[in-house]
Amino acid sequence: MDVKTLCLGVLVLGDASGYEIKKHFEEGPFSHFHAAGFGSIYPALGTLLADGLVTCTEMAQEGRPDKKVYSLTEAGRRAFRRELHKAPSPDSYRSEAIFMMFFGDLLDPDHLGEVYQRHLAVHRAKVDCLSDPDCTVAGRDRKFVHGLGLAVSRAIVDYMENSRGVLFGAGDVVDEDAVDEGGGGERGAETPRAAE
Amino acid sequence: MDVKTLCLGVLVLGDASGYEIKKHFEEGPFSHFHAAGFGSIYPALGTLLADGLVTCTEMAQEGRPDKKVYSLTEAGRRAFRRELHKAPSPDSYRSEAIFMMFFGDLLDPDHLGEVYQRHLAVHRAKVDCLSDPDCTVAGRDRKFVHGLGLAVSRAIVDYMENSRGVLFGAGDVVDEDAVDEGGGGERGAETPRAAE
DNA sequence: GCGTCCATGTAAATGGTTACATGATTAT
DNA sequence: ATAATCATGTAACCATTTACATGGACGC
Repeated sequence: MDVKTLCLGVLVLGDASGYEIKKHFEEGPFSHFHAAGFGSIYPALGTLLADGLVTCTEMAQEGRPDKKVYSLTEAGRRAFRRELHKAPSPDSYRSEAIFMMFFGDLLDPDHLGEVYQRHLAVHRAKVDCLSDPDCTVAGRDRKFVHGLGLAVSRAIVDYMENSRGVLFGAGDVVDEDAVDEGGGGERGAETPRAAE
Repeated sequence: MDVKTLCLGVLVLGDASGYEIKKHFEEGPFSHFHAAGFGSIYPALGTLLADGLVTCTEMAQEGRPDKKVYSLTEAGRRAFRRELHKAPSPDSYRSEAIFMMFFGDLLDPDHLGEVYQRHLAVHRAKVDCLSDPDCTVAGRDRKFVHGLGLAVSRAIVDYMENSRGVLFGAGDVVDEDAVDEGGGGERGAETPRAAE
């Protein structure tokens, strides 16, 4: 499944420009299970237009560059449904942050702390974003997916908060770094909630 | 971070052949946050060898093809640590299955059911795999990451089982509020303290 | 006999990211 | 001033996936 199909999916939710489609992948309900950049969206829209799966209306705006708003055609809707009925390819997840934490023993404690904090912050932000009432979606399928994303992000935040000690030797395994950390300062462990 | 670095990471855990490295990504402790195929592993090993970051020993085996076992050199270990100290690029997750479920209203109910079942099965298998005592890893960083993977998979399985009715409005349709509060309300049941 | 596991590798094709190119408006 | 937001698009580059090529051993 390529970016073309993802764009069709966004357009099912309503007409949009390339710029707006990208925002959907960044902030909208798609953000937690797919991504795409301009370099792939614009060419994809061009192909879809050439194939007659979408139409395009140029819109002049005041104080802003012109917009090209794309709409699904009937053929586009059919093509999208056909695509949706293929077998899904397996999920792929890649996280350099987790990879780094896996090799935490080879890391500068400061760097490990930073990677940990940032990863936690990202997922706290995701929880906040998905918990925001503005973010609610219509339709039970959408709600299901929305809830799934929230459940996963919450699980990550909970685990990271509760198991912090496993990564930073607060328990049995005590090394030099853990001593000065464990006693006093928490290296900003309780960072302000999300907001990034 | 490319496959070269991932291979170095596997080799930190012990010498291995290209074939064995791939298995690490499929079944080992890396499986839940990265992947790689032969087509990228073998060329990567070639480059690493040319760069002097690994050495290679050909090993004849009885009743099996010869093996090329790779080992980290000191330079390789240093290069790996250097790589680990870069800023991690953001996580990327892509799931066609979730994308399809998001558009469940456009799907054949049978197909939706299949996608749902398969997705659940995959994550149940992951939970089983990570719960298996054989799968335990040494070192607190490893345990932390292992526990994180388990927590996420468990969260997915739990959510999918409990919110099944949201997706398939079958008979006892779960109240829509249950989705919103599914995370906030009854989270006590799932707080897997996996890493112990 | 057939499929699967072991084992290595290459080449073509796919597809996406990054950098470039442009440019007005608004907020700091 | 400077950065950010809005807005579109191209081209070079990069990485990965897929298909191909080879071949013995082992279980069914």
